[in-house]
Amino acid sequence: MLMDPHLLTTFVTVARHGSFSAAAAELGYTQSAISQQIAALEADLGLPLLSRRPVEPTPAGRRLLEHAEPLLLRLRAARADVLRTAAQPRHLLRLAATPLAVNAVVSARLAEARARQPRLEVRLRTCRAEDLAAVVAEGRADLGLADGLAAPSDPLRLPESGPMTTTGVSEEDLVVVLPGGHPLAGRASLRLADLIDARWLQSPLCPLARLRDLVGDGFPAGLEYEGDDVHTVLALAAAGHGLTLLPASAVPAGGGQVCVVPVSAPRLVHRVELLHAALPAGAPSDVAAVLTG
Amino acid sequence: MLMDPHLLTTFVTVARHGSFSAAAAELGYTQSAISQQIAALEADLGLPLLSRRPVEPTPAGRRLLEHAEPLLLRLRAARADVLRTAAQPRHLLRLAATPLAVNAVVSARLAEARARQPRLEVRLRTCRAEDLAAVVAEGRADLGLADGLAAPSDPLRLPESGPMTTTGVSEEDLVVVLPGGHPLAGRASLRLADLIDARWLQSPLCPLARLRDLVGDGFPAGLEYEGDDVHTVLALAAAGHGLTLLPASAVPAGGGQVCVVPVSAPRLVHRVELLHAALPAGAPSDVAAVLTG
DNA sequence: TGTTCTTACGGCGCACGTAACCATT
DNA sequence: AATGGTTACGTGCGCCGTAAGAACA
Repeated sequence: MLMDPHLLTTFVTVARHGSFSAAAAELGYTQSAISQQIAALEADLGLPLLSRRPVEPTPAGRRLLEHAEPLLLRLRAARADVLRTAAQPRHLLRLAATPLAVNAVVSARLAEARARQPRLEVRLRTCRAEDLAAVVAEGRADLGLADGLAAPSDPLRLPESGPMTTTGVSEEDLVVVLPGGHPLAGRASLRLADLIDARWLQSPLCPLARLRDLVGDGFPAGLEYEGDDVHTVLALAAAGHGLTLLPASAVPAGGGQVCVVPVSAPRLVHRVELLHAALPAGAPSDVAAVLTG
Repeated sequence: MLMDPHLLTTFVTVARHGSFSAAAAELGYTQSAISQQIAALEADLGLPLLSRRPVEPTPAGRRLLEHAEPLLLRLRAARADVLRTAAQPRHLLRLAATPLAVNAVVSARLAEARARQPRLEVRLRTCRAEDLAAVVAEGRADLGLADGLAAPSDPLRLPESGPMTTTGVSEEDLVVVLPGGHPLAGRASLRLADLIDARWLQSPLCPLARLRDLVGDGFPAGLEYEGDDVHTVLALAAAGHGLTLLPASAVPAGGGQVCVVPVSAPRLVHRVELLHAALPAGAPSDVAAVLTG
């Protein structure tokens, strides 16, 4: 009658795995329990939510999934937020960042913060962009740094993440990374529209979906790289597996067999944003102030 | 561990009543059960949420309250949304509207919709502005019509209401309602800034809080009227209990002992917005199209 | 002393696990 | 036949109600 979050979690887990047994394993239940929980949820709503064999969400199930994930996130976020009100001041800052978010500006500001507060300890972990909001909302990190492509002064498009504030930290020019011998390698600048039919690298450092969002369809994926190592991406680009767009400072000057060309149009930047939920007292809030400049 | 919505509802109920016993009565539990539920929630979070005697939220409790209400609303809204995916087409339209939302434009458009769909049945109920979003989100009405003051072309400020879309329906000029013998009664137009020290009527038809939001502090309340009857408001205004701001069309032409004067500055309008969650098939979606013009 | 929240304790129901059952490949 | 979801059934834990207890007026 009230849609127990417990049941919702099992539901999303089953949907994600496409399997009752796999969900059971993940959640530490028996298959049977999972089956009963799903049945209970379906009985409660009076609708089938999953087709069996194969296990796939029905239209109603798909609708519920769209609600359930953010709902559960908000629930955990609320818990974390309430707990923060009672947290004592810390001098430990837990920072979560997407791979390219920690650039020169951020490092410098962080150094500044450490200079001001000698006792400050920083624990930095990298984190996939799609997880960052949840990590911060749930209090698993005090601050989050997200990077991504955006039009100048426009915000990034972060996944709906509940009550959280974002502040711009830095914006930087973008360059197209080309293999050394590429016909366009010598150019002073390039327009992305001229490259929509080229092969591109799909990687977390430069997600093509976002590029299509901003510029238009095209940008076919040549090779897909699931890691977040800049050197690997540069090596792949050098080997001609595809082009990629990176912040200028991420490419070592004069090194490697790649050639970088600034993007002239459309005006896009590599933007870094700071995410924070309500901040616990102590280091985190002070650092947030320094990071945003 | 997962913040059972069940416990959250009891918590908000207790907080609203400032009493365990009253909450127990409302929810159909014993005092004892309520006590145990609150204790369980406090144990789960490891924090006191309510001070006893008097029963009032602690800082942490206040924080939790801010989260709990919208969370529970979203939960019910999600349920309603999922159920709607399976709803069969209806020719019944359940419309919820704040008192002044059903104006000439809305009535005309509604008539147009009925002309196009002879089988259309409309069930209209009025609803307090602060409840409207919840009523629509939870599917207790198919469409909502909210009215309020706003700068021209600006949206109303509706309470955070989860996944819902709003569309402007109409905007209309505002008039100040003055008693017949008022010194300013003859004026061709008035500026609100000149009236911030006058006595005003506080009523759901013209909430002074919103006025202060838009124009600035002031607008002291003379008499507070909790009903939503225009004639009563006009009678109170005529008797000099205070000024009020209404859409021009709400005041009967030439009637009554009141005098109306258009507002010249700041530019404000009486705006009506249509609210809808995902629309069920059938009448509601068609009508929504007609209503938005 | 009255009101109101808390604690103790017993019972009932519910949710889970075991295991048998069935369906789909 | 094997894999994987469902159904049947027993058990234990959790949650609520009754009733007695404690705190504040």
